[in-house]
Amino acid sequence: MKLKIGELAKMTGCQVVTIRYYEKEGLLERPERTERNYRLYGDGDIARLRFIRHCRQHGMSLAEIRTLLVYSDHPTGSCDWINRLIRTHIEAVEQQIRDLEHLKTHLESLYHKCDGNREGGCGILKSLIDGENCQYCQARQRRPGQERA
Amino acid sequence: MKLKIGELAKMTGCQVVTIRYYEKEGLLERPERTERNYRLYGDGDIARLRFIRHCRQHGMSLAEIRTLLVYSDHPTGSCDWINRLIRTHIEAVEQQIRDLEHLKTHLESLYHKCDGNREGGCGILKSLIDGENCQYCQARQRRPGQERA
DNA sequence: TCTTGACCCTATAGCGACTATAGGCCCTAT
DNA sequence: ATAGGGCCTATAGTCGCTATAGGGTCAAGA
Repeated sequence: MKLKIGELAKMTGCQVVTIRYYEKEGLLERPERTERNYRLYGDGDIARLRFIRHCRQHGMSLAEIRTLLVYSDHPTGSCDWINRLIRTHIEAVEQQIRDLEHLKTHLESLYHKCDGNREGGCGILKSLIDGENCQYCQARQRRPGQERA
Repeated sequence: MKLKIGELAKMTGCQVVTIRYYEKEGLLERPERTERNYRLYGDGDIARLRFIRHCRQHGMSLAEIRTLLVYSDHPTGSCDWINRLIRTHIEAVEQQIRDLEHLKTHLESLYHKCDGNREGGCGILKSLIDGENCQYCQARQRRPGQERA
């Protein structure tokens, strides 16, 4: 049974535009077409898209997934590279959790700085202007990026 | 004492290009210029840039910071909005931590799936193809985005 | 005096992973 | 016959920077 793009989208929880985007990026092969030029997908495509989505859910970049797909399509003797990839991801995730925990304590101390009115100025704004003496902040000033929380 | 852009950058741990970008985005006012057209910054600018950087380190978007700056420039009687903003951020951060913890357990179970060789196929790849029965994954399939780990 | 290098300027394009918009064809139901 | 949904392509926009190109300014050293 062949699926149209909308059906594949529904099955995989992936948006239609995203599927087309993956095709453009070379992650999905160009599928069959109907005589009306509609894309038609088979079982292999479903599995491949699921693979891509699982990888994305595990925080892998499209570039990494591309390489994983090559390994998957042409198996070699060892999977050292794959092991390293997973290990690296685990470490990155751990670092992100630490950063977020720290950010959370900051935000909470900020939250307690407001007494509910602006007499004498809002404590939150004041703290944001003055900043706080914090190793974390100093460190983050030197390596910006990934600051979107 | 007036500062050139590079000096301001050094003081705040912000890159020169980023300062110019904030100006273009209307977060920083257009500063004085020397007769050679170099930007010159005063104390007010330093404080304002520090404010912006602190907010960014707390994960606020430039749009939110823009609004905060308006509040800061034109104080009103209440800071409900600011309180809600911080509260919302704390909740978002908590959600991200939960997501990442879950992701970490997934990655770890994945890591243990590889026995070091490819005889019969790599367990990691197999798991990625098949996915795992997991509420988390199902949920994420329905609300994508924020998947960059 | 010349040149080197660090700093400054503007304008524009690129990053990643989508998302949105415009403009148009196809198909079914009312 | 027309309205609504799904499909197509191509292009631009999102966010918060970052990089590149192409040029002017300025102080120190050979």
